[in-house]
Amino acid sequence: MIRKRFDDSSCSVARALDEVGDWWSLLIVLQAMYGTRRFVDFQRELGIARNILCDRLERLVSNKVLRKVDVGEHGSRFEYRLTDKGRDLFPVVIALRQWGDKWNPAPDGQALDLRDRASGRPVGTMQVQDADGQPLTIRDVFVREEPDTRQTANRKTR
Amino acid sequence: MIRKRFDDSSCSVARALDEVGDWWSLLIVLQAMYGTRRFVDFQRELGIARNILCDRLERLVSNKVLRKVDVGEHGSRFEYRLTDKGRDLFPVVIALRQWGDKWNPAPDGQALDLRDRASGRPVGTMQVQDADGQPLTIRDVFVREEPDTRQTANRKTR
DNA sequence: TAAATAGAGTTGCATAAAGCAACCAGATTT
DNA sequence: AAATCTGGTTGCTTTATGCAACTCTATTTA
Repeated sequence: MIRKRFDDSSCSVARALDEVGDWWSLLIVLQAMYGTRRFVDFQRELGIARNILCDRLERLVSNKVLRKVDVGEHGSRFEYRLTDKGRDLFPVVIALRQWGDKWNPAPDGQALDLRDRASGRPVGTMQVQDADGQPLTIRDVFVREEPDTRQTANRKTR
Repeated sequence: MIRKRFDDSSCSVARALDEVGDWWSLLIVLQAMYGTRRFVDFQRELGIARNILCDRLERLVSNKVLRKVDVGEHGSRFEYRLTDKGRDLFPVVIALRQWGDKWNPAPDGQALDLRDRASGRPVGTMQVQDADGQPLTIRDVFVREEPDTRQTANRKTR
C-alpha cells in the first residue's frame, strides 16, 4: 500500500481521515460507542483479525481517540475507552449511519432505531445548518478566503 | 489486503464505509464538492496514483455516488459529477472536517472558513439533535429494539 | 498537414498492508 | 496441576497501493 499519509495536509478532512479513515478505525469507535471495551470483544464483534485490531487500537490510542486503561487488578486486563476526542466522532458516525440507511438500506428494511432518551423520539436527521439552525446544502455554502495571512495570497489552502 | 467487505452487513455504518470508507473515496467526493470534475484535475489536486483514481472513480460511479458524463462532443472527454447520493455526503464531510479542525488543527491554525452564502455567517457546528433541534450526546441516545420483526428476538442487528 | 499536446486510462513491477492461523506468556478458574 | 481467558506476536499468503512508463483518441500548434 505504502499508503500515502495526510497528517500534514492542509485539509482537515484529509487529516481526519488520516486518523480514522481506514476500513476499521471508525467501526472500532462505533463499537466502543456501543459499550465494547475489551480486546476480545472488539475482536469477536467486528470479526477483525487480531493483529490488525492490535495495530488499530494502538493507533487510536496514540491519536488519543481511545485510551488504554489497566483494569486488571494486577495486569493482563485492559480496557479501551473513548476519550472526549473519540466521543466527538458521534456526529460523524451518525451522519454516516443515516447516509447508509437512506441510500443502502438493509435488505430487510430494518434500520437501527436511535432515540432520544428523554423524549423517546427518534434522533433527528444530521444536516449542515446555518447559524440559526436552518439547513444548508452544498450550494448554500462558500469558502471565505482568509483575510490574508501575510503578503502572499495562497490559494492552495483547502 | 483481502479487505473484508461489509456490503451485506446488518450495520449501516459498515455498509456506508464499504462504499466510501477507504483512504481516497471521501477525498474524491470532497474534491467533487469543490467543483472538480475531470480525471486529470482529481489526479493533480489529490496527488493520487492514476490507477487508484481510476479504480475509485469506477467504484463511486457503480455505487451511484458519482456519475460519469460524456462531455467530449465526440468522446474522449468526461466529467464525474456528484449524484444526489453523493451530495448527501455533505453532512458526513462537514462533520469530519469540523472534527479534524477541532482535534487536529492545521499547524498554522488556519481552518477552512465555510460560510452561509445568504447570511455570510459561518456554518454551524454539526451535532446530533433531538426532534426539537436540541443537541444530544452519546449518553442521551439509546437503541430502541425493533417491535419484533417476527417470533424470534434477534439482538444481533446493529 | 505534420508534429506536439492534452485527456483518460492501462500495464507492469516493487512494496506495504490485510487476513488467517498458530503460538505464547501471565493471570484466573476448575 | 491442568485448563481457560486475555491480550498479543509471529509467519505466511493474498491484495492494494504507489510509481513510472506506455497507449490511444482528439484537439492544438507550428
